[in-house]
Amino acid sequence: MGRGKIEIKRIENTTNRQVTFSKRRAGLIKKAQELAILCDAEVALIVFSNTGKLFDFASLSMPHILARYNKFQEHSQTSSAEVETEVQQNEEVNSLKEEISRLQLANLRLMGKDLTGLSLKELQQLEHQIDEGLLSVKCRKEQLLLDQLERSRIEEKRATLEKESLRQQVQELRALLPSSYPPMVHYLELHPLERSQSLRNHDAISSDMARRYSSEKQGESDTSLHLGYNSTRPSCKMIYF
Amino acid sequence: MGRGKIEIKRIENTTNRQVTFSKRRAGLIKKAQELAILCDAEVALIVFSNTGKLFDFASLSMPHILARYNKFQEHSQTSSAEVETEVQQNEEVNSLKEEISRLQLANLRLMGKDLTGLSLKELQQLEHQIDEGLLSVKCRKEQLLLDQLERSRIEEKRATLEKESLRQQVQELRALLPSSYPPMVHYLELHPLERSQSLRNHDAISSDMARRYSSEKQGESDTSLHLGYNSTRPSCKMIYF
DNA sequence: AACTATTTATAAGA
DNA sequence: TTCTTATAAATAGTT
Repeated sequence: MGRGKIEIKRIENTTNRQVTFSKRRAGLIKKAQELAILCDAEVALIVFSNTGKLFDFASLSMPHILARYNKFQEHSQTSSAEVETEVQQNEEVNSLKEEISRLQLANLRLMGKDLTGLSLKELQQLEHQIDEGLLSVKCRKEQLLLDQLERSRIEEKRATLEKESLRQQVQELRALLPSSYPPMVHYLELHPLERSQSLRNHDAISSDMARRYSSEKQGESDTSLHLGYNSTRPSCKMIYF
Repeated sequence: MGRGKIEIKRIENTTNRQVTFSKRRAGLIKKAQELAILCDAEVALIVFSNTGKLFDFASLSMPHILARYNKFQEHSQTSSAEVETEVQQNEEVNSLKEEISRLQLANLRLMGKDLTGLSLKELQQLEHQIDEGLLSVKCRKEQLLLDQLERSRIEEKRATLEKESLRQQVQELRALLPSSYPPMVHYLELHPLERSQSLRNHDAISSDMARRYSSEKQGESDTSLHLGYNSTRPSCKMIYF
């Protein structure tokens, strides 16, 4: 692999030998690394140059690999149980890695990536799956919103009732005082009305939804906002804003 | 260096991984040997396949090289190495399991399940993500369909041309024969026309799509079927049927 | 250190 | 598994 073919024998020219050593050492380490990654192997490489310098590579820690190597060489001591254990552990790790790969691919495809290689039929199934997921998420989101709305209405009602009760108390108390006492002051005259932060947030969400869904499935959905709960998730119907 | 370029990452297909392991292991050992000879170096290579098998190469004796290596490191690492190994393996398995859990949850959520505990904002983000995935899948599906259509049109055109050429040949040959020869028989008289299986399949797909998308985003999409390719995925525009 | 003409390794397919 | 072959990658010799 070069300008010319070379014989595999010691290179006599020192400079040339050192240059070749650098190049090939780098290539060898690269290939060792690739083998470890591609094939999920444990690789250790130790090289001493003829000048005595050390170069090494290990896919995991060098001590770990050397220990494993030594274990292998001690045939007499290696009980079959230990080997079995190790094989089992390896198998577990492998199956976990495969599971991860499967899940990663599934994830990517649910996000619309890495679709090459899927047939039309598979794409249709995937689309259907995603469609259902989308529906479910919209459903859940709406439930949250309805919960919040419900709570805020109950809150509001309670506030109204309390207010009424307080107003009545005030009037009853006033009746006990001389009529020259200054007249009742309304809250709104002291604090001009402004929209609260939380209400403005709610508006922003609504308009976002309007933008996203306004033109979707107009034929089959009810466009009004329903109150109350859709009791079970599976049968939850979507309501568009 | 093969029929195609490959990414350096774990090969998921087990068979493929083992084949590649065999080939590359052989290549690596050959190169280790060449380095040792060409550059007068001391080389040791240890490889464990992920099935637990050991392969090694040493330019001199392995013990000798390992001893020299250990001298360099000034450690007697083999003592604690076994403990270290076990701890590391445990950690690896745990982290793999955690990764699987993460991915499973992400998968479920992309499929609209297990949404409890997500805030409104998180739900909105999830919805957006799913929406994009859906778009991408539709996009890819359409590309497939357009590809198929294109191919079938080319096929049809070629067939027409061939037919024309054959018809002409027949006429030319007939001109060379006596006029008493029976007249030309048309294909259709022998084989009454019926729709082929593939055409019927295509119709089924189209009507399925019509059912799915007929009422969607009517305001913004072009309802006609476009020919030609949308070159890049990111800018790929959806066309609804 | 680059470059590049060649050799070598190897991915995919049979 | 092993063989083949088109292609990618490594590298020998050169600048």
